[in-house]
Amino acid sequence: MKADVLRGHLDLLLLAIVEDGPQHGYAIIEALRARSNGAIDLPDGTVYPALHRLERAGLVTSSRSQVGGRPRRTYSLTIGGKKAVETKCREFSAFALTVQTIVGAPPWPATS
Amino acid sequence: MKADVLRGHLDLLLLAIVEDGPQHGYAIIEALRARSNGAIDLPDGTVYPALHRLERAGLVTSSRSQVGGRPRRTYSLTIGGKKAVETKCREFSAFALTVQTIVGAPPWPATS
DNA sequence: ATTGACCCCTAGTGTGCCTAGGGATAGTGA
DNA sequence: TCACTATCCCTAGGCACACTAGGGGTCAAT
Repeated sequence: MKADVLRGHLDLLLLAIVEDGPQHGYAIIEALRARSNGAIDLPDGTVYPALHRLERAGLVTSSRSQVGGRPRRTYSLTIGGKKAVETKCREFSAFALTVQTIVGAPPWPATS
Repeated sequence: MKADVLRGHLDLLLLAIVEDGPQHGYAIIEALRARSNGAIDLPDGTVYPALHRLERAGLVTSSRSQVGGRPRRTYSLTIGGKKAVETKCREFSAFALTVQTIVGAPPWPATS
C-alpha cells in the first residue's frame, strides 16, 4: 500500500474505527491492520498527528488516562465527526465508483 | 472532488483514458469530465505535468503534430504503460474494497 | 475587436503522509 | 540481571504531487 494512495482517505479510516467506540491511537493502528488483513499498516508517526488534526477540526475529542502505568489518550467521535464519517463515506463510494467506471472495469465484482 | 482524494490515483485515470487510444492532453481532460459526469474536472496545470511525468516514467510516449494551426502533443500507451494500468487497476480495486470493508459499508451495492 | 474554445507549458505553493528520531513503562526470556 | 519486545505517546523535517496562477499562441463566431 503506497503512501499517496491513502492521501485524503486517512481521516475516513481513522474516524471509521473510532466510530465503533472510543479508541486510543495504538489500538486504532492495530484495528486498521487487523481489519485490512495487514494491508493498512500505518506508522504511529502518521496516525498521531492525524488524530491531533481531527481533534483540532472538532471531529473527535480526547481524554487522557493512565492504564497500567502508561499514559493513554482515548479518542471519541463528536457529533460533527459522526456526520463527517457519513459524508466522507458517501464521497468515497462515489469516488471509487467513478474511477472504476473510467477504467472500464466493472465497478463491483460479479456476484455470479 | 477535493484535491487529495485524487492523490496517487491520477496516473491511473490518465493511463486509462490513453489506453482507449492515443489522446492529446486537452482531449484527456474532456474525456475524464465526460466519463465522470463532471465529477472529475482537472485543471490543465494538473494534467500536463502529470503527462510529462508519465512520459519520463516510460508509461506513455508522445509525438507532436500540427492540427488546424495549433500544435498538439499526442500521447500513446507503451507496453510498460499497459502493464501499469493493469497493476494500478488491481491495486485500486483492492484499496477500495479494503476501505469499504473498514468503514463497514457493503463493498458494492446490493444487486437487489 | 472581443470573446470563447482550443491547445500547450512552467514556477511556486500548500497539504499531508512519511521517515526518523525522542521518551517512558511493563513484561518476558536468557 | 540484562536485553528485548510490546505497549503507548509525541515532534521535526522532508518530499511527492495536485493545485493555483501565470504565460504563450491559433481559430471561429459575434
